[in-house]
Parts: sequence; structure tokens; C-alpha cells
Amino acid sequence: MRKEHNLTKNQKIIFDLIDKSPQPLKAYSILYNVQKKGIKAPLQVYRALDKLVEIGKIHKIESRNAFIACHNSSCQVAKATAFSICEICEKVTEISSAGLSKYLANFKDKDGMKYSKYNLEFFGLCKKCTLK
Amino acid sequence: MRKEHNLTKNQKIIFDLIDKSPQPLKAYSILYNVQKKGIKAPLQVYRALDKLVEIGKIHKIESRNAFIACHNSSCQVAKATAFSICEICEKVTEISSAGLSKYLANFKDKDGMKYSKYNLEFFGLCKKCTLK
DNA sequence: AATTTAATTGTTATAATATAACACTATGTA
DNA sequence: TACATAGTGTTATATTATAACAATTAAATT
Ligand SMILES: [Zn+2]
Ligand SMILES: [Zn+2]
Ligand SMILES: [Zn+2]
Ligand SMILES: [Zn+2]
Repeated sequence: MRKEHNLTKNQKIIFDLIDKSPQPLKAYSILYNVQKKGIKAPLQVYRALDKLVEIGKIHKIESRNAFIACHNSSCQVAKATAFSICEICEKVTEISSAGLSKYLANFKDKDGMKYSKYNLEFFGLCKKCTLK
Repeated sequence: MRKEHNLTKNQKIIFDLIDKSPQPLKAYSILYNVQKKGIKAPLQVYRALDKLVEIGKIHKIESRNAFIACHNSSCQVAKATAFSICEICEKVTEISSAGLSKYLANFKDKDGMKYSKYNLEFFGLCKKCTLK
């Protein structure tokens, strides 16, 4: 069971916005959307984002510089993430596959490096865009 | 066998720099290093980087906004990349594992999305940093 | 409750990363 | 040559992210 984190005011405002969004949001688009709630500066947004990423409530899509809420209860607090990204409509989905996470968690390279974390991004066309 | 690409002047200057570097280089550090060779503006660097990524001579490490030369002859022209990243010394190594690429190339999520590309970044401590 | 410690906030300024737009040049091909 | 395609040089600007510092709030300890 995930530890409950009590979000602060700014964290909650920003998490709620990301959580309601069907697609990942970028930091300055978040800023624009929360200005009416009193969050006026980039740093206020980035600080909340950093914390939310740290506690696993959201993830950063690195190739897009955008943030999405975690919808995968088995994702171990931001330590093991996988996404599919449609290159046309930019729809992003968090992948939750026990097989995949097991395979990657146990993967060892030949240098014997010990991994504590990974991030995997698949790119392609979503079903909708394939049909077009 | 990979198709040979004839690099242009700027592309060659920038590829050579990246290829000689033991660690990934960032765009503006590249710019600084090639100014004496006549490349004066960010766009000149980014255009060469874009092309080099496209033809698979270099890869972008997304989580670091940095570029590394491809040292993996089996990597299918930037379509299937995997790296290990040391969180202390920032050493980055391209992983070439037939098992891993086979597993990921064949991975299908439950939405049946068709993937044409993936990028995987593992994080942890390299051997040297583990011993410290 | 009072103290003290850590986390968060608000603010201004600035750094770092990346692209738009436009005129021009080289290269390959019919 | 004529045309198409890709690359270049340049200026300006957009986008993403952090530094530094003072003030405030929340949480833990006494
Ligand atoms: Zn998740
Ligand atoms: Zn799509
Ligand atoms: Zn490669
Ligand atoms: Zn290391």
C-alpha cells in the first residue's frame, strides 16, 4: 500500500490539474492554468512538480518535458516507469505490465551495474491514429 | 550493414567532438567547443544534432538533454536504444543486449499499440561509484 | 505550550535548452 | 541548364528550468 502524502496547497492545486488532464501537461501550461489560483511564478510550479514526482503522484515524460498523473498503483513510486507515446496525437499511456516490470527489474547488464530505477518510453501510433 | 552517410562539414565537426568524448555532451557545451571551427550559433549545432540523431550516429539521453555517439552496431538506427546512467558520476553507457532488444521489440501492451521505437534509461550506481 | 527544525512559499532575476523565420549556398538529378 | 533537396549563416525569440534570499507554515521535540 502506498504511503499517503498530505499535499500542501500548491502541490494539491497542481496535482489536481494534472490528474484531471487526459494528456501530459507542460510546466508553463500548468503555470498559465493556475495563475488564477494565486500561483504566479515558474518556481512555484517546478517545486510542486519536483515533490509530486518524488513521491510518485506524477511522472515526467522525459522526451516531452511534460507531466502525467500516475495511474498505476503497482508502479513503485517513480522508480520503474513505462509509457507508450503516440507520435501523431501525442497521447501518452502509462504501461502497467507485470511481465515487463519483472523483466526490467531483473535485467543485469554485462558491467554488473546495479539499477535502482528505470524509465522506458515506447513510441508509435495509437489505435485511433493507425486507422486514419 | 548500416548505410553510410556522408556527413557535411558541420555534422562532421560536431560528430567528431561527440565521438571523442567519454561522456555525453550538452548542446551549448558543444557550441562552446566548436566556435573556433566557425560554428557560432545554437541553431547550427541543433541542426547537426538533429540530423546525426536521425541517421543514428548519435543518441540523445533524454533525461540529461545530452548527446552520445552510438557505439552499438546492432542498434537499429536510433529506433531502439537503451542506456545505463550513473546517478553519481553521470557516466552513461549504451546497453547492447540481444535479449533486451528482442524482449522490447516484441513487447505488446494490452491496447495493441504498434511500437516503432523505444528508449530505455536505467539509473543506478556504476561499479566505481558503488565502491566509494 | 513553547521551542526548534524542516519544509514550503513568494519573489525577482537569470540560466539553460531549443526553435522560428528568412536569405543564401551547395549538391544531386533530369 | 533547370529544378529540387538539403544544408548554411544569421538574428531574434520561445521554452524549459534553476539560483538566491527572505518570509511563512507545518511538524517534531522538549
Ligand atoms: Zn506510475
Ligand atoms: Zn494517436
Ligand atoms: Zn546506438
Ligand atoms: Zn559512477
